[in-house]
Order: sequence, then structure tokens, then C-alpha cells
Amino acid sequence: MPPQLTVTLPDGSARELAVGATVADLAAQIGPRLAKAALAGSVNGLVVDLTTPLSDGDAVAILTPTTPEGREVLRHSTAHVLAQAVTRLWPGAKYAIGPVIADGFYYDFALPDDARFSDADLSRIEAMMQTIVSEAQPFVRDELSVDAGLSLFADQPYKCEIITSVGTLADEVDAAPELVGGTTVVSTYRNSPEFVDLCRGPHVPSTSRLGHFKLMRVAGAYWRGDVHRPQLQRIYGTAFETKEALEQHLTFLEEAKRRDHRVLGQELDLFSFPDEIGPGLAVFHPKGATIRRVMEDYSRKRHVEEGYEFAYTPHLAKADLFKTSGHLEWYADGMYPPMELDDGQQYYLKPMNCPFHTLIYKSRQRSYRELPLRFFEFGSVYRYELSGALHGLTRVRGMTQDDAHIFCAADQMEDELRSLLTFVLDLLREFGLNDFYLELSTRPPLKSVGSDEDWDVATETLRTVAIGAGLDLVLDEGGGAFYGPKISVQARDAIGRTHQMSTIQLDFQTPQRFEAEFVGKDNAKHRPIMIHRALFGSVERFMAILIEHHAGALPTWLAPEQIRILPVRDDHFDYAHSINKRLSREGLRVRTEVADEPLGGRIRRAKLDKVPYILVVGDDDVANGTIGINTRGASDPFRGISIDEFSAFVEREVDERSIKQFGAES
RNA sequence: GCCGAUGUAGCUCAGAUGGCCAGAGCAGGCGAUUUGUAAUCGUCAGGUCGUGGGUUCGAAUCCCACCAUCGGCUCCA
Repeated sequence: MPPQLTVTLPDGSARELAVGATVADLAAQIGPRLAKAALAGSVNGLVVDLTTPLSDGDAVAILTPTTPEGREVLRHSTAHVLAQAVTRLWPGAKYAIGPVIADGFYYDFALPDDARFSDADLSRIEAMMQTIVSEAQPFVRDELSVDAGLSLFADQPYKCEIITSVGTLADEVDAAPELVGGTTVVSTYRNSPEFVDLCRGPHVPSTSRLGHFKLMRVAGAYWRGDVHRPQLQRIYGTAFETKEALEQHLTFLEEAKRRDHRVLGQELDLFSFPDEIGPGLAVFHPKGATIRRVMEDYSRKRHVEEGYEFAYTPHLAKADLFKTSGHLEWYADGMYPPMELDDGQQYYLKPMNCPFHTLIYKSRQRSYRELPLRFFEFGSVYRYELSGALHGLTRVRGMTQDDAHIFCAADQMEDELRSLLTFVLDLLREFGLNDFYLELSTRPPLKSVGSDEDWDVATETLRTVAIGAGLDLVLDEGGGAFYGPKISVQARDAIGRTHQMSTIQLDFQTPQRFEAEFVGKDNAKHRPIMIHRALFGSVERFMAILIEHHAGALPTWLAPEQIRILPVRDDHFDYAHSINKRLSREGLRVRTEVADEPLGGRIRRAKLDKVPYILVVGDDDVANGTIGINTRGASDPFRGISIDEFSAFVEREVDERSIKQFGAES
């Protein structure tokens, strides 16, 4: 009997195999269907090739294309095929890195003679990739010394750079060299005599296992993300295990496009960015302004309830203010250039509200009895964002933050943060978002100020509070502001995308820079701690997220036009108008349209406007004092409903900010 | 800011290789139609083809610069 080894499977069962057996052998032993489906394996938590030999005691899982890890392997191998196709079509092309990303993969190239990919090239490349797939080339792993690697990739400068930067790149690039048995080796995968790539792996056994992929777009990308290094040509693609899965993903992208707030903002006449004003500077049309007003009014009401006091501050201030706050030192690039007055005095548009609120704090002596002090303002700020970074309402140059600064004593900080987090989550839920996780951003490695001790205390306090909230917490290493760490609330929207919403930042610096103080119980002066927080973040951005989350069909309480009344004929207009008057008096946003075209056409227009309720009134309704209700999203209208019943329902729906409309199934 | 693409009427888009007065649908004005749940009919008006230069007998079309938008990169206090 040949020597045996034993491995365990994810379900806890054990399998005996001959010494020297590989992951593929294990899959074959379990069953022929698994052997056929297997793409890679996971051995003791590490994803490996099917050809990897097993050792006694290994915990092994077989990865098929339907597992997340299997899908990653699939995409990674597809990226190699992309690079191979490009080198076939552009002999002499240099290939840099080709990692897996959230929804697919990319590969960066430098083409000979500084050539560029065009969109039309994508289909040519795709066709070549299909050819390579049909050639069923095996992926063969090899391990080389650094020197052998350098000579193998002598004509691939990016590969050589990766090889020589051992240690500095290890976690950054999947192709990094690794230490095996005390010597540095680099691994390569060759899938034909013509193409070999530096890669950590693993890969699918053969290119024939690939095929359901699509190249999405070309883009420029700096080598290693560094503005000062060459810009490469990046091709983005995605790959799935089946045609159906790929198509489902493409449908998802269509859905995201359908919800694009920039398109809906135009269609629904909510806002625009007139060229005459300038990039990234929005104007809100009446309907968009109504949404915004309702959002802001509700926010104000909640802030009053939570013990905030309101402040108003100007849009610009002298340079000295921003010198004191540190903004000019750290973020002058992101500020609009100064205006210079006759006397040489410079004024800047404000990029943040905190210096102003701090001055309100400092306007007189403060006692510990007053703390925590909470100053709230819808503060408009201006930031000179790079032109290429602008994006609809989500990235603008002029925006309004629902901003507040809380000044408190050190021993109040934790309680304050805790109640704040509850407030934030409650508020976001009122707007229809309900799937959250938290992110803790720690000290930035380069740009930051303050003692390590202050940062540690602040970070740990935030961590404690975040954990207490019972949501998932992820770490964003080095993502904090220059003056302190932060917690941000991330929300998943209706189609599963995540958006950064609220931020809560701790700040020991600003009070110090401005020498803010309070008199304690001990009659001595103490320095307050400052908490910056914005719940919507920016009103503009939050509105954009709401529009996309609801696909433009905002809940009734937020809808700019809540009810449209359509008289069937001219002579029903007076009745329609009397209903309009009644509903308007009850605080609802109602409009009556005249009967100048067939009902179907008017219904259609109201539907396209995504009005929550269309009321149709005709002969029957005039006779019986009723209405016909066409609820947004419902398949059939409700006829002969009493106005009392409808108005009572909608008043409650609005009052409770419910997303459940009249007649909707519970 | 960098790479690539795009820019024709309020919106969505046609307008090979330069050559009659630059077209359509929707939206808008006017008129007719009086309509019971996603498009009534007719008619009119609307564009210095993103802007500024250039090439040409002639430019929406070719070249250059700039502006804006889109997709990425970088950035995001």
C-alpha cells in the first residue's frame, strides 16, 4: 500500500490520499462533477492552483466558479488572457499589472510608439481573447530566482520594477515576489510559449475554462497610482462563470444608469449646472428646491429636538482665519484663490464652517455648565475640486453641509458620540436608508498634526462607540482628516451600492489653534474637545443618493409634487379644483391639470413625472363625492374612493414619512 | 490636473468620403378635439452645428487652441 496522507474538507470530513496527490486529485476523488467544475483550491485558507500538492493535515476546499474566490481566479486568469491578446495585437506592448477588482479586473499597458487604445479596439481585443480561450492553453506555474525573473522579463520594464521592489510592493501588487525557504523567488504563469506573466496566482487550469467576459472601457491610469509616473492605458473588464451571470451583471449596470441622478435631475426638472455659472456649481429648479427644502426642514426639526443651537456664518473670511485653522497650510490647493482688496487684505471663500463656529464659541467666556455646546448650520462651502473629479451633485465645487460643531469636555466625549451615532442612524432611516456599516478612519501617515496620545485617545473612543452601535465596523487605515480621526456611516442603496454618508470627526487641534477654553468646576481653564459632524454630508450629495436609491420615485413626503388631479372633462374641473383646495389646505403639494387632451396622455405625463398620486375625477365622482386614485407603481387604479379616506391616509403617510402608498400591499 | 471619448433646436438623436435654404421625434406656441386610467389631430416657431482661430472657391464635416460634459487615474479637509 502506498503511503497515505489525510486532509480535511470544509464540512469536517476527512479524506485519505496518496502522498503527492494534488488538489485536482482530491476533487477527482470526491466526484467527477466536482473535478470538472474545480477551478482552484483553498489550502489552509490560501487560494492555490489545482496542481498544488497536498500535505498531511491540510484543510482543503475545492473552489468552483460559483464561489467568490473561484470567481476571482476566473477574473484573474481572464486578465492574463487580456494581456496576451494585447501583446498579440500590439507586438512590443508592455504590460504592467492586472489585478482583480470588485466587479471584474483591469490590466494596465504601455503600447509601442505611445499608441492609445480606442473604444473600437475593445471588440478586436475581445475577439482575440476568444481565440485564445478556444486554443485551450494550460496555465503553467513556475518559480524563478530574482535574477532569472529579471532576464525572463528583460523587455518588460514594469515587470522588472515589480521584481526588484521586493518588500515594498508585497501587499500592493499581486505579482510581488515572495520569500520561499529563505530565498526570494518570483512565480510566473505561462499559458503558451508566446505569453508568460509574473504572477502570484493561482490560475484556472486552462484558458478553455474562461469565456464569459466583456471588456468595459479604456482609461488612463498612473503607474502605481503616482501622478508623477508615466500614465498607462488601462482596460477594464469583467468576467463571470456563466453567460447568465454576466448578463445579470450588465443588467445591473443598466439599472444603475437608469437611476443616474444626473439624468433624472434633468428629466424631472430638479437642478442643472449652467455653463454660465461654472463647473460644479448647481442651481436648484423649483421641484428640486422643494425636495431640498423638505429635507432641510425635517433636519432642522430633528436638530432642535436633539439640543442643537443654530448659527449663521458668512461665506468668506480673511486669510488669517484660515491660517489659524490650518486650512491654508494643509489645503490651499483645494481652496478657491483669494480675492484681494484695495488695502491688500485677502479674503477666501470658506472650505469649511468650523473656524466660524469656533469663533462663535470664543465670542465670550464659556463655563463647563454650558457644555456640550452644539452649533448647527446649513453652511455653504466652496472647494476647488479638480475638474476631472466633478460628478453631478455628488462631487461639486459649491455645496451645503448640514454641519455642526460640538464643543464638550473630555469626559463628555464618549456619551456625546454615542447619542450622536444614534441620531445619525435614526435620521438616515427616516429617509429610507436602512442598511449600514461603519468605517473608522485613522491618522493619515503624511498630513496630520497633534500628539500620538491625542490621536490614540480619540481613535479608541471612536472605536468603542462604533462597536457599541452593533454594526459592522471596517478600518480605513490613514483615512482621517489632518486634525483627527473619524467614523463614517456607509449605507447600501436599493441596488446594493455603498455610499459614504455621515461623518463624525474628533478634533483636538482646532480648539488648541484658536485657544478655545472653558472654565471648569475647579475654576481653572480647560480646553474643550470639538466634534465635527455632518449627517447628510452635503445636502446636494445626499439628495443625489436619495434620487438614485429611489430611482427618482421619491417617497410621498419628499416628492416635489405629491398629487396631480386630472378632471376627465372640462366640466369636472370645478370639482377637481375643490378637491385640490381641500388637499392643499391640509398641507399637501397638489396641482390640477385642465382637460385639454385625452386622459391617457395626461396620465402618461404624470407617470413620467413620477407623481405619487394621480387623482382622476369624472361624472361618477362628481355625483358621489369620490375620486379615482392611480397610485404610482400600482397596476390598477382604485375607483370611487372617498376623499376623507384618501386624505386621512396620505396625511398619515407624509407625517410618518412612510414609503407605503395608498393601496399598496402591506 | 492627467489619459481617452464626446459636444448639432429646451431634451433625445440623424446628418459616409467637405458642396442645394442643417433634419426628425418629444417638449413649447396656436387652433381643433371634451376625452375614465401610460402618447388625439393639425399647424407654427425654434439652431451663427460648444467657443475662437486656421486650411479651402466652399467647413457641422479637415487642422490647432480653449471651454464644457462623460469614463477612468489622482484628489476628496
